[in-house]
Amino acid sequence: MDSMTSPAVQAPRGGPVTRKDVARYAGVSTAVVSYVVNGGPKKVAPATEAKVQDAIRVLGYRPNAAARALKLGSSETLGLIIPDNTNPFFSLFAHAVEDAAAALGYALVLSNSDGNLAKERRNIRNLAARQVDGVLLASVLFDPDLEALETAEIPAVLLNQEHDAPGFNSIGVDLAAGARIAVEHLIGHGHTNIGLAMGTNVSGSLDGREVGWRQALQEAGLQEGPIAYNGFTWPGGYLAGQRLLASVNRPTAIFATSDTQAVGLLRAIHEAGVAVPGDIAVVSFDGSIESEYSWPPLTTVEQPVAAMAEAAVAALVGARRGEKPRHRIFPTKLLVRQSCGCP
Amino acid sequence: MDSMTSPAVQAPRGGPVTRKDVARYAGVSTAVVSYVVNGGPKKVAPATEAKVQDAIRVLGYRPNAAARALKLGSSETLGLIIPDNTNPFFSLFAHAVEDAAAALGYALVLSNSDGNLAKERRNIRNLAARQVDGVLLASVLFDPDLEALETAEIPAVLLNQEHDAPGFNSIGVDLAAGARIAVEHLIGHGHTNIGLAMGTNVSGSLDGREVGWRQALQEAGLQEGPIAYNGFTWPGGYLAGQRLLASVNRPTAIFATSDTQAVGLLRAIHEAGVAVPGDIAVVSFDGSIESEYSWPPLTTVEQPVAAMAEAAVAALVGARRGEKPRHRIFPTKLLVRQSCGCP
DNA sequence: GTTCGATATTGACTCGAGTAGATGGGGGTG
DNA sequence: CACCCCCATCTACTCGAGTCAATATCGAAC
Repeated sequence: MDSMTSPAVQAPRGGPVTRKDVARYAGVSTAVVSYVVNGGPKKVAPATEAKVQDAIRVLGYRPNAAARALKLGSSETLGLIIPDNTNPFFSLFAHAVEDAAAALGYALVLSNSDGNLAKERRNIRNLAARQVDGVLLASVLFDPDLEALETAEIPAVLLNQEHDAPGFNSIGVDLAAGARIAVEHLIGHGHTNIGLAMGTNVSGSLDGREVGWRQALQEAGLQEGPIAYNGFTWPGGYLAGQRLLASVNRPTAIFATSDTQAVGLLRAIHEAGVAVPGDIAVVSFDGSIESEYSWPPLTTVEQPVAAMAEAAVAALVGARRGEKPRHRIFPTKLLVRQSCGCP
Repeated sequence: MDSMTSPAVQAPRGGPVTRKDVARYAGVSTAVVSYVVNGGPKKVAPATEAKVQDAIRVLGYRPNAAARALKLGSSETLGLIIPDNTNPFFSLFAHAVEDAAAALGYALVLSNSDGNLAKERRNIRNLAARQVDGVLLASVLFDPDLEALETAEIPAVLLNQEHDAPGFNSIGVDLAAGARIAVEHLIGHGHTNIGLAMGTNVSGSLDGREVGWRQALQEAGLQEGPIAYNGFTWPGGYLAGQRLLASVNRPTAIFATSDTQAVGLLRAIHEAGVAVPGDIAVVSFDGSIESEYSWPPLTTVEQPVAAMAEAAVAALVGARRGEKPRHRIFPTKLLVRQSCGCP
């Protein structure tokens, strides 16, 4: 940037600089400007290109994204709908999606549905109207309202869905398998009374994590420990902790279905003066950052968030090129720290 | 939604439905459709309006946002640039901004700069090219690179800036005052050796929180406790904790400049087998959710995030109506929990 | 029965950029 | 010297919606 020339040519006109201004300044037609900007479908002589580039720099021209989107029918934008970007797992996911999208030149519109189905629906419609090229939806329902997406005719990826929805991409982890390795690990520590802090969402359908917990116990020939159903959130885990501590057969180990719950759980356990993992061991699910800095650090089932985000974005971009919807399940991995009783 | 009619009229044509299709179906001109959709500048006869509404519903028409943006010169979109949406304070802020923007009909484009100045700059340019109506920038620098914003001629709000940048809105809290009430509270508990876990960022300039810590000690006639400079992050706080524990004059209280640091700090303290608040009291800064569910729950200086987000969005929307840039400082509030020694 | 007026509707132009098809100019070959 | 071809460039139409100026259309009043 030549700081001597810029003040002189700064704002030679009122409004923003358009292709026309650049063309006039460079003494060429508007088409040539487009060709230069896009490495367009036609070639431009080097000398002309230089003139145009110069004009662009001097005038500070930026192509109007709205006009571009109108003509091309693509806004180079993806939409992400999650229950709450404040939840560490979703914030992790949002960051990964943003990275993946940015790498492909797409911007990311964020919207929270706050566990509210009406708001989720409104967000879908809103994104549809904004001509986003694709939507990533982590629905508040296990069985989301797909009608809005269908009528919008926008490529979509359903996140953390277990059953495939025909016509839609979906991406998730094997929740049952993940829960199983968590519970099996606790069983390996010798626990025989393992409770469950189960998150709930709007729909009542069965979560794979509950299935996995049950399977692991059954295969080991153990009885089911107590269950507390509460939200996937901090207060949900806190309440679950209080309830499980008060249950008649207080468990010696608890599997929590999210890190966030586990952190709330830990607070309840500490408050009661009970030792972790000495008196009660804890294993959780997600592998978000907060699991690493809680006390004690949480043993947790890690989801491959970055890979999932990349796959989701790739699916959306691919959909615009006519690729077929796919259903992908990613594997989880046990991240052993100390809350389970390991040293 | 009449489920009987929708399958029959579904997708009567290939591409998406445009205003023209609606006009044809309703037997009116395209102008009338616009008037109906927008409660337009001209009135429409009730009977006609009904016909149009019907056509809209039947065809599933959604106005094309790109075309609208082109004509109106506004994309009804704001951009948010933060270092890392995974950090609980920023995630809280992002959520609040999203809410405030949505309430005014604006969408939010999220981009992370990951503490990387080059990336921050790239994000600014990117958002500028996308014709966002305004940018909220939480810069990695105390003194951000404003040139990109200036040449983009986009209304902007600088977040957490202390000194005004002429020509820009800015919004922040009184960091020094906040730090002072935190440290004064610790002094009130009888502490005389109060350490500081200070976050650092790219620029080297002095942070108000450090100033406030120093002021409070000075006013009380106390000597400065040890300082650990590390990132505003979890590992930063963890390292700071280890260093402060090992310092020759180990403090009996620590002020951490973010909740995230405090959580890392707590882990280090717990690992060393030191009691909080018994042996070492902790007060932190931000008031994000994680402060409530750590162990023990953190006494923290709360920032009025929702109010700040609303003010920031209002400033951007106002800027499009010709309002002048303002510099606003919000007050903080001490949120007393248990890490400070209160019951 | 004509004219005025109010109201409802329409045609046509605009926003800024992409690009096909038309047009020009320069060099090489016969 | 005439011809052709190729490459560089321009003209002009397009995307979908907002909106003003120019019409219909109808009823009421004289």
